[in-house]
Amino acid sequence: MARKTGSHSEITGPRVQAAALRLIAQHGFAAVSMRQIAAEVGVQAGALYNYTNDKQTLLFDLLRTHMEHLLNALGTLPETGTPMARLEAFCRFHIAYHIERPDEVFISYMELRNLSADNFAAIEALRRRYESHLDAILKDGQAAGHFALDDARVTTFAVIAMLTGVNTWYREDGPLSKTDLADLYWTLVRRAVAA
Amino acid sequence: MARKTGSHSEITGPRVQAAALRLIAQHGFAAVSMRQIAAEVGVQAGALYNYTNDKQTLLFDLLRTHMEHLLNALGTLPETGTPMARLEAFCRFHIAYHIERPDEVFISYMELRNLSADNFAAIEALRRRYESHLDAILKDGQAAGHFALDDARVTTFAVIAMLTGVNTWYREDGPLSKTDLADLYWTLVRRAVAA
DNA sequence: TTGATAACTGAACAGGCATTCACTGCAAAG
DNA sequence: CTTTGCAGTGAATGCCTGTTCAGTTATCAA
Repeated sequence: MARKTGSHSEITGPRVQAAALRLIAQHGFAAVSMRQIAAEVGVQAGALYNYTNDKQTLLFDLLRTHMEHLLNALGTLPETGTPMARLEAFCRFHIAYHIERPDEVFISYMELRNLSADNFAAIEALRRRYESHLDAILKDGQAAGHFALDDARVTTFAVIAMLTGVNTWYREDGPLSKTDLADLYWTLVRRAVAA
Repeated sequence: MARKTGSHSEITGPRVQAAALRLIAQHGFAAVSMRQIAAEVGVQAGALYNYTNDKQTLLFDLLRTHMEHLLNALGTLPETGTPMARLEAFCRFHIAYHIERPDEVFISYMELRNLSADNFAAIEALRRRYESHLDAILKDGQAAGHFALDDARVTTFAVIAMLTGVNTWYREDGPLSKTDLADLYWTLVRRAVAA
């Protein structure tokens, strides 16, 4: 039988992911070498191939894992309530989730172009699933007369871009608490869409 | 005296910039080699060094040129009129300018981390000058009672993120004209800030 | 204690990298 | 028609790249 206790692979595997995530977010996928990632983990470059088929797959797994976790977390939001309440919940969720994972969010936007065609399509499909959640809320609210939207699809893009933009400037040690932050953005979204 | 007519440098120089811009936008700064850029122009790699000190400077010049052109164009907007009119002019300008220059906008966000510390600071200063223009409009409108803002600085970030986000999805051959686009976003901004 | 094997090393492979530079060809100035 | 010097070549420099793999180590099951 294989070893169980004392097996390093269950420790090293996540450490490879974490090192790759941090370094790629900081320097970019193409600028980071397998040797750099290995050094961060404390192994030789060859050892990384126990945990990934190749560099491309390592990137893809980071993005896929992030999108899957995001969708899982989204799934825990209540599907009931008024469209206005669901929109507020979505906005607060989006900001809270993204602000805690700046590296994942960053590379999920920045490194799409470094994915192979197949891998890109897979990530894009997950992203569309996420966006369609907001789209559905907006269309429900529109139909119920709570929202006044000229174009729900464009509003979806606009709201997501606005909310995700938080990551480019928010600093934990700045003057605003995370609650302040969510309140400010929610006010902007509410007024932009309210009938 | 040096040659004037027939000199190639006035042709090749801009072609180097254009090739670098296109390739970096498509593949990323670190993923593009000087040989690739040279091949796109139709020269050997060594010839590029007649037009740039090194690869880093080539990137910096692309970003600096973009930001300077952006600020120059911004400077042609009228400074008079109500804050509401000036905000509308800014929003329409921002969308129109950015939608026409997807490559420049893309690398200005994506490749900041590949700049040296000094170069990064220079680009950031230009970006802050641009943002401060919107910030001033919002504060004027707030003071005059036309806008109801909880935090002008955050609203600046939110509006710019929202407007710039257009570039991630808008396609020239899609169902929306550029006028439709500007109208839709302006409605969202107006309602988000209006008193 | 022995045998199995997961985890890892370290060297090797073939190729690409940015940058430099002696040199060439050529167009224009005088 | 000679001189000037710009624009570009192509080879060379030293280094880094992703990936593979035979061999080593350490820990477990039996």
